[in-house]
Amino acid sequence: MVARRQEHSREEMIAMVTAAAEDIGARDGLAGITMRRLAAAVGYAPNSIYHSVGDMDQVILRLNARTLDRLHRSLRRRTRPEMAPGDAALAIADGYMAFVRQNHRLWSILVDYSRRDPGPLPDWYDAALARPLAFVGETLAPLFAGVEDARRSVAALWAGLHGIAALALSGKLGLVTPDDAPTLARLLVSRFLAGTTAGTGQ
Amino acid sequence: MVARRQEHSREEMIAMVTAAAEDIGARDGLAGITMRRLAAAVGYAPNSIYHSVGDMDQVILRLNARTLDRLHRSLRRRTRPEMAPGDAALAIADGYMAFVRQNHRLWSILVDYSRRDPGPLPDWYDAALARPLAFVGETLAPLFAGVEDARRSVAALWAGLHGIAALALSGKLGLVTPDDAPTLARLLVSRFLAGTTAGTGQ
DNA sequence: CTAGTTGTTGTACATCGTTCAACAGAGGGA
DNA sequence: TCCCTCTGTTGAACGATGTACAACAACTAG
Repeated sequence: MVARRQEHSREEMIAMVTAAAEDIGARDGLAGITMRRLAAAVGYAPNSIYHSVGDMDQVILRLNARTLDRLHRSLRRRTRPEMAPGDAALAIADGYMAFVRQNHRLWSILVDYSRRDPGPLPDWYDAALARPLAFVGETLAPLFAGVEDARRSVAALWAGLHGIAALALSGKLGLVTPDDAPTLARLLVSRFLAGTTAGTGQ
Repeated sequence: MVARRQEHSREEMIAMVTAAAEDIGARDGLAGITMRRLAAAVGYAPNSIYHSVGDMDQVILRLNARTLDRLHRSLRRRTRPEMAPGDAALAIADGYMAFVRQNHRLWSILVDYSRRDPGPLPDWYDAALARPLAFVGETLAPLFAGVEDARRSVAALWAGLHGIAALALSGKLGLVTPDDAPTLARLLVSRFLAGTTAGTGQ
């Protein structure tokens, strides 16, 4: 039983492999995602994945783009257009931490995986990464004076949330404080924004 | 030529293997550190590393403890006892970013490596991790009202710096802002501390 | 009906962390 | 002195990984 030519299109193959990677990754983490296991999950030989999706870099990038989309939708669901920007910022912090807690294995894969090929990222991945960042930037923009300050501040806060989530997941936060990640995230955001409106911004 | 009994003591072997891991890791990153390469570097067979140091988890933990010690010394060198706590905080932020830039491969190993054995960390590793954290905590303590607030704030800032460094190293920061990591680190720390003294901290 | 293209596969290669069984040599008891 | 045990050391092997190669099956073009 060989060469079931075009039984699934290339797009179907990509979707199947990505879904299988999400299943396996959510259960067993990055180490559980292997070419042979993916191939068995979709009912093909490992080489067929190379033909339709590409190498391991491509598979994980597909999975990570999907995770970024889910994070984006999760953050949007937490905010309302009528919210004050400060409340929206706290809602985003809460949403980020909730997403990381509920999807900690997939989020770890998103953060931990380092590609073998150091070349530039595919366009569709750049787009998937820029989407949640743009959303946060637009939501928090009214809180800052100029465009430059907004960009800088959003980047600092985004990275800060990232760091809190990363240290919390690896358990390294418990050595500094007994507080949990959501508490620290709210503290970081609220203090930072208080420092902004206080006018000592230098 | 076999069984050069006790040519090097166990402590010497650990030091040699850790030094070799540091050399290789600083040049080729985590993927470059393999048991066979370490063994070749110290002039022994791979199995001897298992007997003296332990498995790969132990080797990387030794290396990471060493990196944490170097980070600790680097941060101490940047601060003076007569510094105002706010200036010391900025000096720590600068020192952290400088250390990450100068030792980016070793810092990536410290952050990225996930042990195969999910058991508790060795005591000597916990100690090496607690040392720089305690130093930062003691230095910044005067900036905050109570002990709890200090602990929370130090944890949030430490995690924030971690996040900025992590995103900067993986190149994911350039998609949000053209500013570099040290600028964002100073911004995060100064705004956070401004939010503290402004008294709007709730 | 034939030739070429393409999807699919089994097999193989290099490499990894780790384990096993055997060997070399030092130290202790008779 | 002899022997025995223990320990450091080793080559070889095991299972698993990502990936490449070459061959086979089936569809399409002429």
